[in-house]
Amino acid sequence: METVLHGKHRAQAEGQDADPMFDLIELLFFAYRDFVGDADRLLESYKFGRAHHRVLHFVSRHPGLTIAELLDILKITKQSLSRVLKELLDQNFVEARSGVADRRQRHLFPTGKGRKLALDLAHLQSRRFSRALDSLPVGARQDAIRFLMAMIDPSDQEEVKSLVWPQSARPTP
Amino acid sequence: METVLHGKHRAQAEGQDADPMFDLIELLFFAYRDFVGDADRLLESYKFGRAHHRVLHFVSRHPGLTIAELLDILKITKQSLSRVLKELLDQNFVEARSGVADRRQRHLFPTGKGRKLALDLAHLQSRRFSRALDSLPVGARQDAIRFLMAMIDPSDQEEVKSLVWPQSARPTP
DNA sequence: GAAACATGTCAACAGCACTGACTTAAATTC
DNA sequence: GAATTTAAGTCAGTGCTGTTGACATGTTTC
Repeated sequence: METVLHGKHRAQAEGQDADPMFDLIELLFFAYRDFVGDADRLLESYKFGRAHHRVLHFVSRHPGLTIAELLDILKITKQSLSRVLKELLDQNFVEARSGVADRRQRHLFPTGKGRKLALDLAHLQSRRFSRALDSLPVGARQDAIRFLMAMIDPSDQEEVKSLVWPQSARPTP
Repeated sequence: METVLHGKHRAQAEGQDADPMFDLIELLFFAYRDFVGDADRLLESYKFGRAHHRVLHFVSRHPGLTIAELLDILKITKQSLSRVLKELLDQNFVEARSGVADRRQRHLFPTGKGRKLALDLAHLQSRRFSRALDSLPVGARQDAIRFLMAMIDPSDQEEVKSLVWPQSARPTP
């Protein structure tokens, strides 16, 4: 008679029908909801939504970004982008300049106003991370970074790395 | 002349305008996007959306839930719930039974079909967690659980705990 | 000069959230 | 027992964010 693995052990060995990790699934859901909720409240006072936030964030983080590069990061269609981008341009949170080398391209830059709002939003969300990490052991920040990175599609991880830590000093990714 | 803290050190001491944690902010954004993307693809084949997923998930996890309890977990309005719930009821993924003690209440239960879909979705998402955790040191699972819990509004953490680990054996939360 | 490319625009639609107003039936309170 | 509160359902309208598809404009490349 063969020795068989069964139940949880068999499942873990096969990686097939292991017990669902309900705890992680639900915690990520609730954590993300609170995380975006912070920004939502501030955005509301500007009559902006999450889409505006994302555009403003990545334009602030990567000034001079082209439309195509932004679309690639956000993974949305140009029609989706155009609505929110137009509002950000009209209300002077972002400005666009034609490319020098290629005049078809439009390079996006945050204005002073835009940079400030982007920073305010980032501070809000950073405060949540700070509070969380302060309640955890030393090293939790690195652990969190590694965990979140590992949750991203492996085929995208390199791209995300170069986006999150452009060029220089990557703090032990 | 006084000794002053400045730059990063001053910021961290005050917890005020510390450098924004762009890395964590962006990693959480990308990680969550991939995380929900897994389920989205499967849901699409049923013509369901994320709202259906959430309802089906919590009904499966807490069979017998009332409408009011579900609304409280999801933090949406009854009008929002009604549309997706109706579809889940019509297509026999969920069934509702009037309360015995209080006949105004409707208790929600997953059908066999509903339980299976909920489980398939949970497995998909668990596989992502598995893959991530396998690439990390032993203990990463507990670290992740603690990190995600700490990211939730402190005033909600107890409620989330009792939702995620009902009654019995809470694995060192 | 033709083809490919970057961007913009118009139109229609879907999903999922919201507010506000009103209904029904059952339970609770006085 | 009548009045009130409660649980749930419904109707109508709206906002934000995403989608597809088709087409226009100017620019660069071959």
